[in-house]
Amino acid sequence: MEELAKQYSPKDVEDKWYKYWQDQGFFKGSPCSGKKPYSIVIPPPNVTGILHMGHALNESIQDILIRYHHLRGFQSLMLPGTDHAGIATQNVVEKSIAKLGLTRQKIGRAEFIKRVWLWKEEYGSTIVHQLKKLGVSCDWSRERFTMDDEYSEAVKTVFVALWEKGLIYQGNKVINWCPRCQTALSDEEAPHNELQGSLYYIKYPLKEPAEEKYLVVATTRPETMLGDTAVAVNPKDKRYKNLIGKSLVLPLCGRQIKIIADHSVDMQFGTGAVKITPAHDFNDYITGKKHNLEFINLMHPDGRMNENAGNYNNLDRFKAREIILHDLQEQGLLEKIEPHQLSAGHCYRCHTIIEPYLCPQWFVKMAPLAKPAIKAVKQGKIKFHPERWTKVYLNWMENIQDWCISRQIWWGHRLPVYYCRKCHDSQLSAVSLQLSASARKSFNGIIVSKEFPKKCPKCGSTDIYQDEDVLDTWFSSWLWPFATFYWPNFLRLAVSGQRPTVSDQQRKEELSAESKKLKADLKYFYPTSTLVTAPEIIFFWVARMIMAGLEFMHQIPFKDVYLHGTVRDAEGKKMSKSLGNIIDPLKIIEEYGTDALRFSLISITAQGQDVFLSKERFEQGRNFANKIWNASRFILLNRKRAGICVDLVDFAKKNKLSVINRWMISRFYSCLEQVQNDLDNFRFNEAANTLYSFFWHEFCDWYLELIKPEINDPATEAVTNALLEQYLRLMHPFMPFITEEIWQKLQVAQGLSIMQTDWPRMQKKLLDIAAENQMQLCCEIITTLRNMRQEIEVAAQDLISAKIFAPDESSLRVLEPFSGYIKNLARLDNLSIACQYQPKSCEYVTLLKQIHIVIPLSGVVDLKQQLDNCNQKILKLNSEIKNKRSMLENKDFVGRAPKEIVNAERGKLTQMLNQLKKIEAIKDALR
RNA sequence: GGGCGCAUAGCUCAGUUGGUUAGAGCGCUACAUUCACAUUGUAGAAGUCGUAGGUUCGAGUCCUAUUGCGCCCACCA
Repeated sequence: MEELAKQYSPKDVEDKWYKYWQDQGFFKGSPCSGKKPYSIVIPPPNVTGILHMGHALNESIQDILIRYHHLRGFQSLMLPGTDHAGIATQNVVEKSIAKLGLTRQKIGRAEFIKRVWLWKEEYGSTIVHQLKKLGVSCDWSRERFTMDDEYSEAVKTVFVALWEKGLIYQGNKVINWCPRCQTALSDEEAPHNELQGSLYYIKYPLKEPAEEKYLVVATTRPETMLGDTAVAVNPKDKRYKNLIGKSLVLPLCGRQIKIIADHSVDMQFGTGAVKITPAHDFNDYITGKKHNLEFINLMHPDGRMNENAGNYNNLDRFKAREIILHDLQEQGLLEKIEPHQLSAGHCYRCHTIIEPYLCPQWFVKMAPLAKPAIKAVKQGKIKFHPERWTKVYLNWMENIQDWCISRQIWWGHRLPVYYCRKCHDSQLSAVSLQLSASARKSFNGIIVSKEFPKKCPKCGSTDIYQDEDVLDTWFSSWLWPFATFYWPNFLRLAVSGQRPTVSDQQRKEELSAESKKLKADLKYFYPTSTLVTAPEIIFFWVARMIMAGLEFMHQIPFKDVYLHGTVRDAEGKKMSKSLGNIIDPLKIIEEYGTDALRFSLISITAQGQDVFLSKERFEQGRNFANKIWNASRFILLNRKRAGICVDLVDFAKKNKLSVINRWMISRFYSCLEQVQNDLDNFRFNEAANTLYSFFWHEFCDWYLELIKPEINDPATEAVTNALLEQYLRLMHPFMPFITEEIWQKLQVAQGLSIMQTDWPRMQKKLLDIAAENQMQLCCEIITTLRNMRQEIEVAAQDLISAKIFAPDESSLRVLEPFSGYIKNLARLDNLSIACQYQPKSCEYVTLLKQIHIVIPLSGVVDLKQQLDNCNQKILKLNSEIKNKRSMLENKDFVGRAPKEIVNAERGKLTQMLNQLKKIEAIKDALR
């Protein structure tokens, strides 16, 4: 028999098994007609990503689901891949070429993209390798990247389809602009954060001063005043009623602007007069449209003021603010400054304060897409877990805004938008870019097409160029659940492109066969089963996938969405590089092992609650792995032969099993039922904790200790081995490596892997409540005796005598078979079990339920302790009896509570009274 | 301004549909090392379940209000 080391060493087994599983193709998910599919597409991590605890938690949960369903007989598929992460990746590569003294502008678009691909080839697989360390059962042969050629086809197809449906339009609107990344962002990419700022009160002189010389406006961004084209007041505001329609002279630039009336102005805020800067504020844009105001763009794309800012040209927007304030002060036009809390959008990639910026961008009209997506969730076709996220989803969807999808960066899917220089550019002007639906009906030189158009459909010109912008990364991610299956063309371009040796005909046939296969693949695995992700990306990703799925596949993309919490540090802060509070999963794996990492993470993740993590947490997982290891070691060391993992159902039928074996088998199945139930309801931590306490506290602490003397009994040996083997299968989704390692050592079936077994089937017939109750009593007697030994200070190694008195003959018969177990675990050299206790002095007695447990004492003994115990118990019992009595005397309780409950309570009272009598008898004997 | 989450043992948290005496891990106290495991075992101490009302025969659990902490959404300049 192979020796097991005294301690479990994850390093020796993890890589070995992962390679084996992969080599054997166990992770491969191919359609299988006899099996139900269970599929998960993993949230593709950014190619620039490095593994953090969030990934570790996310992947662990998914892998548990996959391995669990795999064992339960589903054809499972965990599809991996990475996201090209437009802005993030571009930033990383820009930084790397900056070290060579280069900028992307210097090297040009083509060269830059080439470098990004090179970077991707070199570093893009880092995250993939790291994911493998987590033991995830991804089908790596299906790994996808959102910039794969085939994937790009899907993106283009979707763009064109939405365009043709009139759901994509180009518009000149105020959008979120990041002056550092120099691109537009969607609303979701510009989260608002609180800032401590100031509210500046600025005097705007009236053109024709009367009683009033000035109108004072309050603003948080004084630099934008140079772009003001009106000041608005509320028409109901008595203070300003007579000023409406009058003109003001804009300080510092002398331009004249009108005072207008608008109901949206809050009279309570500031002075009740609002400067209107339509090109640099979302509200003002709307007001500007409404009142037909002029739009003045004040800034260069990098956040410096432009020529429209006059003297402040070329100054950074914040520097300009300082100087403008200084100049206003000098001219006596700055009335006052108040501290003011405000919130401003920040770039989610570089955290720069975004600038509301007027420029032409491309948008998706979302409301029509949202409608069916709302319905699907309301009808329960897609369920969120925990359920509360449903509301968050619906609230966002019901107030959905159009999605700005164009980005002024280079890395990403280029818009499939082309312009005829002749037809388009001639009518180009900044303002006329606002294209209404009706305007688009007549051709304006814009060609939206998957392919580069050969000529302009109107004028036939070949002078055509492509739009410079690329699409928002999420415009590709939202197709992930089906684009990863080679939708819509079902062709693998990389494969079809080569193979010069085969004939055209042959290749055609091959391609059509492959395409058929890919189509079947999608049909089999889509809709996917469960999406596991973090709540932060409900809007970015989850909601949009639902919309895309319904729009393009006419089916939901997944049935269940499980949202897990955010991993935080012990203080509750988000883990981040800049805070330096990161716990690196790879270091944890190195130190404690992957199984420990997975188990610890799962066991502390209550349904969607955030996880507060400290390194010590992982000790629990490591210790548990070691416990499993050592219990197995014990079983393996003691067994006479390999391969004795019997079928429990069959074995129980053919053999009359002892109560202890029936008990443990019963406990196992009750554990199984619980775990299954928990997993089916996304209660991963409950499942983990059930498995933990069953194994450690029931199987090891009690069962193995109890059976030690009879370890070589053939029936016990068979049951023990079978239970361990089946337990390993339950444990496998949580701790894949150690369970495989031990399972192999058990030599259950030569040449097979634990991954090729089945999840044990529930056996209701093997649940044995009687055996459970009896064994529980046995254990309680042992615990009571151990406790009594400590109270009378018997040394741990000493053997003593004890007596047990049952209340009646039938309980006596139940207790008698336990004599050996009790003697052994309570360290007794002599135990008598009899009926009907008679109080005596000189003995230490404890009452357990109706059973007297007695340790005879010899010599001079201090009985004060025992007397104290008795008194304490009597006191407690009396108060409990009083409560129970008043409860049962309450007519409402007796009348309204269910009969079972009332009867149970009556029974309890009887027992308590009985108990009280007996304790008083013991006390009397002490005197 | 709207919405959500959390408050339970010294610490970190479980507690599914209201029904025995509210649980775990860590920590703490005492004891134990020729025993599968000291990454261990045995026993123990420790909680008026944030506060105030309400519903109910019965509330940690349901309702209302309130306090504190955290998060999300929203155009208050």
